[in-house]
Amino acid sequence: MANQEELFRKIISHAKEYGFIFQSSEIYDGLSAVYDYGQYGVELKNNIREYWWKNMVQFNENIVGLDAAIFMHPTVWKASSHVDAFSDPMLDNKDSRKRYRADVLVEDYIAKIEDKINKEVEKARKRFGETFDEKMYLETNPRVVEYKTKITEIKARFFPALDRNDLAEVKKVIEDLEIACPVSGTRNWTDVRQFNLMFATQMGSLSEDASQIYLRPETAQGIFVNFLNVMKTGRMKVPFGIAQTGKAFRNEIVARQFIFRMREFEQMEMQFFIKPGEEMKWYEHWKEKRMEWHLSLGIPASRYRYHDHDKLAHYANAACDIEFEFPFGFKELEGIHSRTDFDLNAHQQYSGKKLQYFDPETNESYVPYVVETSIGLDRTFLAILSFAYTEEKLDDGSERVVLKIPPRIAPVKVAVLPLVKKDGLPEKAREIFDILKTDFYCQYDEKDAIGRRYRRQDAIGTPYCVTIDNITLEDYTVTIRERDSMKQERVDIDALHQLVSEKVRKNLME
RNA sequence: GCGGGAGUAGCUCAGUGGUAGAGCAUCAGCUUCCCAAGCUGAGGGUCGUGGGUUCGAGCCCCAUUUUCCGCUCCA
Repeated sequence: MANQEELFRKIISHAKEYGFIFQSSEIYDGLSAVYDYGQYGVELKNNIREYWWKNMVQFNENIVGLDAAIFMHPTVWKASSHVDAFSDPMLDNKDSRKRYRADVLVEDYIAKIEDKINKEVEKARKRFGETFDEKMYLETNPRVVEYKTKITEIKARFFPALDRNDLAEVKKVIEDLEIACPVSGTRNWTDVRQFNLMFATQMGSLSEDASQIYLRPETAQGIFVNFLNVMKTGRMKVPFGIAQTGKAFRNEIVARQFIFRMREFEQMEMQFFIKPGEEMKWYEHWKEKRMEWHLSLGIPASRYRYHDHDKLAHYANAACDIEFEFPFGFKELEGIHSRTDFDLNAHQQYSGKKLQYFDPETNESYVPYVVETSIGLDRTFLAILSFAYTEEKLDDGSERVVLKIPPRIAPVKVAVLPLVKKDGLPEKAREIFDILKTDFYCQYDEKDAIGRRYRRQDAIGTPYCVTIDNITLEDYTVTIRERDSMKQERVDIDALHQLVSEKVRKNLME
């Protein structure tokens, strides 16, 4: 385990040192759990996204793409139940580590005062016997009046504060009332926080008439709200899918493990709309298909596993994860969920629009069921990076660090290297570079010894190095070096483009 | 969120109160016809940030921030 932690640290260092991932706003001390992709990171990320997209959209006639906006009507999140699920103001007692809802604490406190009033009434009833006038007593007894006034004051102060989301005032009320934790008995409270994972912002530039909207916490809802549009304009017939990639935002309470859990992250999702009753068939289908996609990247199957959910979310009737063995253990990479008709039904209710499919065979309309595949792009990036990072001891005793990224998704495809920086080799190399660069992301490098340049390319995972030497000038051939084996072969320059194309464009699913 | 550790060059780190360093990396040359650590030279740091103690702080104290580990939470 210590070795694995060590390895993970090395991967993080490597990712920074070679321009894959930087911490956000680093020169300002960074921003917690937010990361930027550097010059090679963005290439790898784009390539993974494109590889997913082609396999989902281009290779499946009944799946189409979508790019819904991050901003959506606030009611979308009411319908999806994201707003209400977890949005109470909460605070923790630092000593007992118990978490309470602020309104519950205050209401309990008010209940205690009411209790005291009742006790006074009971005492008085015993004392005055038959002649006791409860109504009169409640209005005139100084102690009772004091209690009642206090309750009124608390209510007048606390509930408006709750309504206008003034969390500082909410906390101040609790402090002023000297409310203690029932468990620890102390008044050592954290600040009151709104425990909602959604990032809120406002639309409209003047704050007075701006309305609160959210940055989407998942991309799926953008698909559901466009279900009707896509189905009608695309003449889609069930079963069909809508795929989308894009950013999503969650206020994670604990965000850790590098880019594994970030506050801003990217999802690649596909919602597959099906006839009710067929959900298990399609659930199994996508469960299998998605695993095939992962394995096509060439990472050993032993590093993946399914994890079936026992406890299901409110919207699902079957769910599993595809987990990957990261250096910090098996963790979720992708989720496959049978979401029933929960989302479309909810949107149908809230919007008042009929979100149904007319089946011409049965002459009936129904709300389709949905099977979702939802994969984290950043997590896939991390999975590939942690698989690819390799430290090797070579036969001559030296060491090298190489990223064994599948050529199809490697950031730089080809490095073009003149063996030495003279004798016309740089000029020749430039010619070859120009031939390749229109179709492949290439690098030209003439600095330092050839071996050092190979190692530099190994470190960023470039699968092929083309080297120009004296023989090139004579017979128009170059050597091409393969990253993992370090083997070289001599090929005609004329054949180079075709050769590279075969190697880096190969569809891995075949 | 709680507790503990850490933050010095792009990376890994040394520096126990008295003039900020090393290796690797980077850049400019030289050398080199195939796998880094040959040669010469150069650039790069308000020591995470802000306060304090002191004649003097990278070092001591406080706060803050980032990060790591453990616990907790995760609709």
